[in-house]
Amino acid sequence: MSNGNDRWSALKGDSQGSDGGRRYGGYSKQYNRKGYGSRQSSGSESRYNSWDRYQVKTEDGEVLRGSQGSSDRRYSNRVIETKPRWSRFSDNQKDRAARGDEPQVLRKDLDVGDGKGELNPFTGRSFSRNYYRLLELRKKLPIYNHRDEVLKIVGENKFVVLVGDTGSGKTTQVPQILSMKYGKENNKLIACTQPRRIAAVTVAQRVAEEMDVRLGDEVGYSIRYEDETSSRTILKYCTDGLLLRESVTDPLFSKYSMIIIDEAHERTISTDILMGMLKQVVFEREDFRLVVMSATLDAEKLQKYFNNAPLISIPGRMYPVEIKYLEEPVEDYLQATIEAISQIHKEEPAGDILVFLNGEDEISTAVKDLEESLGSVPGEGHPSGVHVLPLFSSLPSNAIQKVFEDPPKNKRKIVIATNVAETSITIDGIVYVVDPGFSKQKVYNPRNRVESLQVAPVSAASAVQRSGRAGRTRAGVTYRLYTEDAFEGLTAMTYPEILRSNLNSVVLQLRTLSMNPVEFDFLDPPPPETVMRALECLLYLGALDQTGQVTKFGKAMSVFPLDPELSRTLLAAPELGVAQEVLAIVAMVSAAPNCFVRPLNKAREADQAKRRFEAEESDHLTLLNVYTEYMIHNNSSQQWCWENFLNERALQSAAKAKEQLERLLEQQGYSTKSKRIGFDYYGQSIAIRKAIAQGNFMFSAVECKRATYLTTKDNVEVKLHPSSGVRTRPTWLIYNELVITTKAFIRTVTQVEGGWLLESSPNYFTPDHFTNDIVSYEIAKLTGERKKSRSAMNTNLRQAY
DNA sequence: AGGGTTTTTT
Repeated sequence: MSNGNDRWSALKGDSQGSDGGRRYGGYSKQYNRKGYGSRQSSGSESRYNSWDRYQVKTEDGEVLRGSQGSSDRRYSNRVIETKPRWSRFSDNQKDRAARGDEPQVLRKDLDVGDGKGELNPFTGRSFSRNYYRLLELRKKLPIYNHRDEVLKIVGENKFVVLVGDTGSGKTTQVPQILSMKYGKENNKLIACTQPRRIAAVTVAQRVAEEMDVRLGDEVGYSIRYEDETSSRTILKYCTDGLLLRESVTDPLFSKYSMIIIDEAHERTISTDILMGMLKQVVFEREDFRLVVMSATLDAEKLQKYFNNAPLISIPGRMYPVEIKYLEEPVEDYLQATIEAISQIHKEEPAGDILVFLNGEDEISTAVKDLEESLGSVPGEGHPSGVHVLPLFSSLPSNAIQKVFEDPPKNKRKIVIATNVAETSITIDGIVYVVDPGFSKQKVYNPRNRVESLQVAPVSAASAVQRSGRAGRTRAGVTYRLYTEDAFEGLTAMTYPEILRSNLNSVVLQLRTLSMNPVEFDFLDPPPPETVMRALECLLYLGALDQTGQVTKFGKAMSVFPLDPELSRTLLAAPELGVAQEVLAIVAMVSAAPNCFVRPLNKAREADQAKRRFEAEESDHLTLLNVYTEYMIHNNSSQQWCWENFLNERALQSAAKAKEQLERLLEQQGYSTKSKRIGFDYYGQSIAIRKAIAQGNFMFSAVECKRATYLTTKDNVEVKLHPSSGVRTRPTWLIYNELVITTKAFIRTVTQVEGGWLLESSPNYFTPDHFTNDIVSYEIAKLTGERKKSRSAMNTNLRQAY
């Protein structure tokens, strides 16, 4: 593809895919070097020696062998079988059959419908033409020839780890195969988790079609706000977060005979917690199995975690993707990106380009640059120039839609995207990927507990995922704008979310289930301070008592899909007579965090539009105003949102969240009606802000200098974020978020009275609790003032009598 | 007086 004269060095033997090239060279080396799940030759041998080995009979052995890297051989063409000591089975006929003690009856289950004229066992009708069409496609998936092995190994073990790369078919086929056999067992169903809502829905749709049943009957899905399942359902796709929530009411997951965790390598908090819980469930329930599916990377780590579970490895199937590295590193990746695109457009054959950049402004600049420089410059196979499109998640839906559409005739489509295009959004037809190797990542500083976003090199896993985007519909090329050495030096995996997040909500949930978060069996244990901080926070919120037991109030808090701070705010609202208002605010804060749109070229208009909603004493009230107005304009919402620079999708989800929260609040026996009688505007504003103070007193700040605040929790000197509409210059504030960009800013703030904070948590607000003199002084002033006023009252009383 | 938000999810 390249002429050899340019600065790309095609790496020999580094093409990938079904043609047998080594998959994304450098991986195994990376592992060993970093020691992440590394396999030291001495140690690993002895570990494997004690295991029985099981050779997979594969019809496509060529592909398997070809896809092996030198040190990866153990993984893909062999299944390691173990019989862990703890594995106990009810000795019924099915299990014996699965173990191979009895004649295999599995094939009959499996091949149901394979011959023409057979009836669909679920509907009793003959299979549709579409069924047979899809069946032909399914037969081409790498997983198809491994059906027996999947059934056999899963039949014999209660933990199984299954790894397979892109295109193996694992997400659609494995749950399907297993549900044919186990789907009706004891009237229980199978759940398969996905990290994203769209994935859960689209995969369920696809599998229902493949099984020739109606979506919501035998195959369904369940995500927040949407439940497409019924009593007939035997296979349910759902988000990992939703299944985790279910544990609150059903800690043993007794509805399910088997749970399949998919995309475990993404390591979302929910997946991590679920894996820990389900590991326990396997020990406690004889009739339960767990299958964990993942990309090949962390297989060994997962196996170890699940008591040396057997591993099934399925090769991926992709079109080959050639990887090109730079011979010399570049200084300016943005510049290099533009140059690379220009070169591809002019010299490489027809095909669309996907480019990964880091944020709205970088993307906008690049889009503009490219439109200007290449807009009508003819390139190979695209005589009319290029058609450049931005892609990031806060883009309005119609702009996102454009990315999937064909470009104008004879133009080359170039999509400039953030990491949405890495996993969430899949664009077919991409032939070239340009990857500068960076992304914006959330970084957590445990010292001052501040999160910030930083541009950092991606992990090798991300780089691989990005290149894979080029080989979906035909052979492609990835241009990595860094050297091969740099690739070798990348961290293998993205740091798991659970290690860089606050765990307040998780710890409350674990305590509600009487589990000890300190002893919880995490795949990667979070720093102990994180857990201690969570316990401490829950104590101050009144969710736990001094002994660490969940209080009645804490139990009520745990019911809401919210951070504990927000749950408490919500629970405080009915008594203050502002349930409706606080429901809306909490919904906005939790489900529509970025509802204000501010395009760079219309920043002024956007700010002006926002000003119309602003309340001078509280950004939270501003959010309430937005919500209220949105609901009034609900039937013309699209245009209204557009005119007011609001993100419609965000507001829609806030509206749904509010509905759900209202229902939950009602179920707890609270009145969700607001008391409007006796309130003037200020009375109402005060009541709402008091509710906010009750939950968020730990996110308080006090003025220490002119226009400068000090956070009470960690003594960080902060400024109000310029996007805040609060103009009253209050002494005390509640903030929703602390961000560090050019300075430390607090965002979404609300003026409160010190006294309200004191009332919210007298234990928290004692002068000696705080190390900073200014904070202590201000608090002493408050407690002093309170004493003074109390004694003043006494004097009044004395005088009265 | 003054400025940047990767991405998910209950």
